[in-house]
Amino acid sequence: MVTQEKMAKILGITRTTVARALNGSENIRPETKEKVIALAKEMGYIKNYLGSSLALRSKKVVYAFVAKSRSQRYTDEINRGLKAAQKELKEYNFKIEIIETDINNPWEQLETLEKVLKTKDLDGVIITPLDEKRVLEVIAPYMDKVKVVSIGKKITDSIFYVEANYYRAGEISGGIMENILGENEKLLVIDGGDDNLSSKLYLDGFFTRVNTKNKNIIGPIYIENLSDNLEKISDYLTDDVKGFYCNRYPAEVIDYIQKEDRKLKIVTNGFNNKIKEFIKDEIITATVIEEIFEQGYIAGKHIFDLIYKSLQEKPHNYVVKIRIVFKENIDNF
Amino acid sequence: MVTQEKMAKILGITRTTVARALNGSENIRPETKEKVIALAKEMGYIKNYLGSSLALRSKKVVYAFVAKSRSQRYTDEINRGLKAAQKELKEYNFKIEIIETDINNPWEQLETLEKVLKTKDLDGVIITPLDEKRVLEVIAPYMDKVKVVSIGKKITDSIFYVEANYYRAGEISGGIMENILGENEKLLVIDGGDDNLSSKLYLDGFFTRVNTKNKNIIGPIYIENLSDNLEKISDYLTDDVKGFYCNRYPAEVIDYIQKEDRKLKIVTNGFNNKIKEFIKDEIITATVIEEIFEQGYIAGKHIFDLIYKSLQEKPHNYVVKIRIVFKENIDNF
DNA sequence: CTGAAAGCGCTTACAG
DNA sequence: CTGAAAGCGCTTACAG
Repeated sequence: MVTQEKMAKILGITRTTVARALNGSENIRPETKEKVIALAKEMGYIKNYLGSSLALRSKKVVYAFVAKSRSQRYTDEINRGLKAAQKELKEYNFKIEIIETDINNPWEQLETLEKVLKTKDLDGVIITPLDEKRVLEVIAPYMDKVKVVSIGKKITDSIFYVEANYYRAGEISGGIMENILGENEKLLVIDGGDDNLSSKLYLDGFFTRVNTKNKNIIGPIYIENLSDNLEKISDYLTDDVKGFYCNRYPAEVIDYIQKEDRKLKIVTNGFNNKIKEFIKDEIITATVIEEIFEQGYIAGKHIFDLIYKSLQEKPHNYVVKIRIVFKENIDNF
Repeated sequence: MVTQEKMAKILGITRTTVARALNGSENIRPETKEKVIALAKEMGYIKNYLGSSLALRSKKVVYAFVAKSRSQRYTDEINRGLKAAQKELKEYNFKIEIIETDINNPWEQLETLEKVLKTKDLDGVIITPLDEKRVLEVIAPYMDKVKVVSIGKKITDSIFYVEANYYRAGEISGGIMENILGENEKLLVIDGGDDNLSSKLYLDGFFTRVNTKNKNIIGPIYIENLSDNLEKISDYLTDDVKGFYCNRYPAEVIDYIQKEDRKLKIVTNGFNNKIKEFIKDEIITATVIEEIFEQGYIAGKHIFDLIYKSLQEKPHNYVVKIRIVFKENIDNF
């Protein structure tokens, strides 16, 4: 096992100096630092983070900037994942502070981010970037000190990000719809627009999938401000429509069409308590969702690795799992 | 934070003695030991396993007894999970040795287990018990030294086990079948018998689910030695049958009925490469499976906790997740 | 049966 | 800019 001690002996310096080189301390001659880092690479040194954390005098702190979405569940699940990671790693003096900002207000996020970077002593940032380019601008000057992980969107190639494949989730719900819909049964597809996160991709995936075979599709019908214009759906809900899909506000929309007392085959993307009830009541057949909890959890675990194990591997992304929910397995959600 | 040092001061003894009490050493007066343990409980002492592992001179070793099933995938996935846990924890001087024995030979497992317990220096046992009662008999004398976790079956209330809900998996596939089958379409259910693990529960769950509504079910038809008597299925495969389910040997069975060139709606439980191909080719609509990988992984992580964090919490069980696989998400498996 | 001491790999305040 | 030293919480060989 390569230790700092061993490398120190080889280089004829003290453990202290080796540690300083590895930890990005200021108080070290550049040449010395380079020598140490070169040797560490050559010998494949990996920092023993048990030793590190035990010796640590102060906590390592990560600030997580979570976009507060209209869907309370999204925020809750991300936070739950972050907290699970923190709990698992609390013995290492590792702390995640969660800061929520409005998903519809990229400026609020940028301002908060900048303020935190300026005023706080922090080791990492986890962020659901609302405006990737500006986030990068704000964060760039700090990136030698502060590790970064993004959730949902890529900031740049060199930053690890946790990805959710919304398009794929749409395809899967499309596949299920195709299977439960009888031949030649008519399918109505409503487009509630883009929420800058998932809804557009849901629709694209869904429609691409069902459109390959089914020649009986009405739509996608775009309805502006859908949640305020639910009654417009009725125009398209002719008697021969048997299947129904809507990429946005599914709970509200289905609540509305329920009033028409129609037996429709419905598949959705996304999840909340209302959808859960609809599935239990067999009004929705199935929904397809991303493991949101996992996004927070993976982000937390990964930034820990970045902070505690210097000489990081090359960054990559992690795609969270997709889950299919029918009535029979709904109790797990 | 409660440390051994603090407790030692309170009791007027040394850290060394406290450590001995906590680690189940022999060389300690019973009264001293009790005193220490009582205080530890009272103060809510939790061992800092970073310190422990760093100080550890020798590896902690766990032997995992994996039942080698006819389905290579089952064994592979359990092993992959165990190895993932080990890799994640290798910095702690933690090692899992995997021993495979034949699922059809409970005696081989018992003999191997006994031999390992007698001759090896080990800290834990993970086991898929084939004969729970005898496993308990063999292992009981060692249980103060050796931590135990079981996979798949419960050994006794006081031993943590990783559970797979096969019945539920059957219910889910039943639910899917019901949704994809048109009204009054006939469903044929074949019972391939019990494999002492999952197949009976799959069938029970599936049948209970479909039987609530569908009045057009043939079966379950029990066929002895199904894999050698595939042709018997043909007798029941009348022209009006539109749906098909079989709890055991699904790949072989579907391979066989494929020859009849019939378009059937098929849902399965379980997974292997053949089933994967069938789903890709739209011969099987969906399959429902347990996270087998997760079983090994959770077992490995949990026994680590038992070994490294003495004063364990009360044992309980963990139910692994169930996954639904359609064509659109098959690439994740 | 108990204690004093060394050591695991690391960080960091202190001194120079 | 560098080093000697203390210390994180624990285990364990050694001595008594």
